[in-house]
Amino acid sequence: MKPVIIIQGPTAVGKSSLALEIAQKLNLEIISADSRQVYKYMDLATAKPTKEEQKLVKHHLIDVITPDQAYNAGRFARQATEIIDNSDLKFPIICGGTGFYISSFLEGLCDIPDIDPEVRETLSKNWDSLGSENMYKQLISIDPQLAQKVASNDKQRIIRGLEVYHSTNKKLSAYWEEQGLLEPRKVLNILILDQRETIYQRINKRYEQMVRSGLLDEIKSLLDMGYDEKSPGLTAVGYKELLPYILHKADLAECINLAKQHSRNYAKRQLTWYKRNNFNLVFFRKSINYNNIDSYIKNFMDNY
RNA sequence: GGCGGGAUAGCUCAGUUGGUAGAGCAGAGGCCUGAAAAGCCUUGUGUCCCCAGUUCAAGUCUGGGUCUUGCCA
Repeated sequence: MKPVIIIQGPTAVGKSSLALEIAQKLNLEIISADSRQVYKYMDLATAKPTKEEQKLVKHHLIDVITPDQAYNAGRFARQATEIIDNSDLKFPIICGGTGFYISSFLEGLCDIPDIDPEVRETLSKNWDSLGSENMYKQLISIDPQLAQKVASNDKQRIIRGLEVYHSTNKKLSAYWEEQGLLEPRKVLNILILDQRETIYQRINKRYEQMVRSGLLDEIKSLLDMGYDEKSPGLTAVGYKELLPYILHKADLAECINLAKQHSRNYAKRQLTWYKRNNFNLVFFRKSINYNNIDSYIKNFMDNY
């Protein structure tokens, strides 16, 4: 298992530019840990590195699927591991805001086979027709241990428990119990933070900039390609809020405000998530630059 | 100018036959084992526009004002 440098932080805090600078100076490659940058044709509101930036530094796990496809933490963990451990890369930088993906990569997930999306679709329809209570009762009778941990109206987790059982004939909680510990990987896990108010301001400004740069045209061309509001990719914050404007002529300013608001909500959830994780280094955005971080990185690299 | 709707939590609005208020969203905090930019939990005292009246009791009824909005001129 190769050692890995990881850069995390809430959205709009400046992760990507730092990763890019480090990667350029030390000749490293970047693996994006971002649940939305995996989508082709969605560049602006995912804050994807530009084509120019991607020429400067090799980026992985960007543009790997089309917006009608679903991605998940398991695929990320598998693909990231594949790239890191089965290639010539010596020190990759994982950089991204999807903390769950990074945890899944580091700690591993239980070994559950891929589940046919139709199973989930059927369960989702049942949820709508039978109601949450009945679905939760099903989960209690199938997998009581899991049911205890899941809220009685948590559609996603109840359906996940049911789909695992229906597809594999084995309880999700049983998979959890069998899960072994992954060999710990050597990491330099860096967190970048900033004051809440500053993060929020940066989110707002950045989104306005995205709209000015042609976000509406990007979304229109996605629609022209045949993707719609049901496409998994288009459920991304910054995209879904603008669809009503494009499709039904809702008020643009309101849609933009909503997109900003959802981005702020997202940043808050990220910050809460980071509290559960351990980091080797925590920097404030203002104080961070390559010069005061490179000694840590070089030291980390020299030791492996 | 005439006729009618509104005025209640930061915002959008509920409030039954009068008993001093409650949802969603926001905000704040939290959870998280393949949807994670997702999903979920906790957290709601606010001149119920103002003044007067009726009443034991008025957001709720009556009168007068103010503001707002729609239609007609």
